[in-house]
Amino acid sequence: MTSENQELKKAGLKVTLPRVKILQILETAGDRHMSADDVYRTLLNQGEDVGLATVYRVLTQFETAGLVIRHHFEAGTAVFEMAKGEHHDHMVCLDTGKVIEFYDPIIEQRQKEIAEEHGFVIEEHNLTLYVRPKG
Amino acid sequence: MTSENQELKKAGLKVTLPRVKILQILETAGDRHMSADDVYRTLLNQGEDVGLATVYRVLTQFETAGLVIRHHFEAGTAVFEMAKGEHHDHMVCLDTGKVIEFYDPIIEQRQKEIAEEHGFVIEEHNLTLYVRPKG
DNA sequence: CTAATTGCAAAAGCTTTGCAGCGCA
DNA sequence: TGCGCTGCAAAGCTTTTGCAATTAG
Repeated sequence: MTSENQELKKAGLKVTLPRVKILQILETAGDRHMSADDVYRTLLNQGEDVGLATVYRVLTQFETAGLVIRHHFEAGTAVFEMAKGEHHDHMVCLDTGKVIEFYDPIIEQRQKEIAEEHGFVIEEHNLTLYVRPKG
Repeated sequence: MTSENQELKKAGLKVTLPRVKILQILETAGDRHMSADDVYRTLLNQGEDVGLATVYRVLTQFETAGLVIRHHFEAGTAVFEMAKGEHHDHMVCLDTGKVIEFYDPIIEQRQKEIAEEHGFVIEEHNLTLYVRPKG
């Protein structure tokens, strides 16, 4: 039994070809964040006959199950990445489109403090730096 | 000459009724962030006969001119706010939808440092906390 | 066997665009 | 008067949904 199958079962999802393939694609993508359409095209390139609607449905199911995280970096299209254990933020290079992940305890701590100062608790947050190469 | 007219002229835009009205609506909105549709409905309520397409065009022009800022808090719809002088981040209450603005020098500083550690300069950034009332 | 899943096509938002007419400078 | 601006309608994009056929357990 592959690890993909275990992940799907644990999420309460039937082990179907589209789900296994999409999970593999996302795991292979590494730090690259893929849109639903990116995943769809990759499937087509692999010769798999999966509908775009299924890709959307599966990605949403994965998100609900906590397997993947959905981001809205730029308007219009959402991108997905595998949910690794720890939280992290993103730096997106405006020149190359490259995405760098980072985690800063100081920022995390300040966020929590600021929310509490206003009488709130953070449910989640989004920090994205849009950057260009220095010099 | 009203201040709206001056702002528009300075932005190189002709002073037209839709533009003046939309600018007034945004200025009146205060901390409330409005979608294009919110602005459109407000215009209709005021008895103004302005098309939704015009609202979108004008808001985009205002954004280009630096008069307003466009946010994508939740997927789907963009919201707009007047560009006040200083930068600030947002806290969005998941229960009420209320938006609170804040600014934290420590976080700003760390962001800059982190970008530089990776050889980048921040062009802009987006920090949004999604929160719920404490307790 | 039976409920979950899928593909296709159609629908549903939000936003943009083409075009003829209107209006500011 | 001339070019910019507007309204309307249509098109564009991403994402969702209805439905009959298919498939996993």
